[in-house]
Amino acid sequence: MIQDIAAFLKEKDISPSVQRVKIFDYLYKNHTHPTVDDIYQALYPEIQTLSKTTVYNTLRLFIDKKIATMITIDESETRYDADVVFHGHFKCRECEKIYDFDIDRSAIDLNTIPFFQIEEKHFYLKGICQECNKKK
Amino acid sequence: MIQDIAAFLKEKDISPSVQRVKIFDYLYKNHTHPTVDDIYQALYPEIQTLSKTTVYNTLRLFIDKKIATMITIDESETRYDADVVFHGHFKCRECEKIYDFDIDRSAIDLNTIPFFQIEEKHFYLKGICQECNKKK
DNA sequence: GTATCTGCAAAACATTTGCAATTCT
DNA sequence: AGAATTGCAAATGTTTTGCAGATAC
Repeated sequence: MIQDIAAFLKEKDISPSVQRVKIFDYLYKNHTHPTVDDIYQALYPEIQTLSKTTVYNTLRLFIDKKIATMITIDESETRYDADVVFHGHFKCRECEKIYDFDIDRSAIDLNTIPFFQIEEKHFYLKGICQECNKKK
Repeated sequence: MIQDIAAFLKEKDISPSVQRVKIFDYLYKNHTHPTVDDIYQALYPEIQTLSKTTVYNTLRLFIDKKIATMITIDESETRYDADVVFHGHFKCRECEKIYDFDIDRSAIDLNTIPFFQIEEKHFYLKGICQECNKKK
């Protein structure tokens, strides 16, 4: 649990500008896997001068510094996550929400995949979530 | 192993136009996870009147009919695969190639993920492949 | 001859780039 | 002042859409 976001960014060699702190704060506290536009819309009321370019720049920086990851579960828009520990994502095709779920480390045995140096792992599911299933 | 692609498409309720047969043939025989542009470039010499719109339309149809899947491992371009049996993908960040690998059905236990009706599963890895690793 | 399928041209988006203005130290 | 950061405007690239012409049954 990160207490002081500005201090956390400094530790990671990122100078904590207002924009960067607010963007990381938003990502870290809302586990909604937002798009660039989601982040922009959410923060615009607070930072009226914010531009999407800055959101793009900042997210790229976070990914470089390994404090955020890209989620390519969507074809059209990239989504972002401040949770860098490997976990699965489930996207409901009805409500479009993306849920997280834990993956038991023993459940995926990567030793059966030889010859590669693995740097990233992504596991995505798509379907209908329990809530949407009930409604029908 | 599909022998007659036109007949296969008919079985799936797809009228086998020249374009559709060639696009499926290409996808089925080249396991390269091509982009729309890859497919277009590959088939243009054979079908000089081909348009990218047709490639887009056709791939959407194949996905509807569940004879192809979308691979969203890339942020910028969507890739396609005629292999609809669940398997993993590995993308090398050096040579950009995408490799397939089998996943032992017992290696991923989806019973530990409750409450969802799962329709699609995707497992992607990124890193450096053996070939590129050797070169350095 | 009517449905379907194709493909051009334009539109619609998401993302990147160049650069000038702003901010921070 | 000097370096880093921000943000506007334009460019780029992928995908979608509208529609007219071509093709198939």
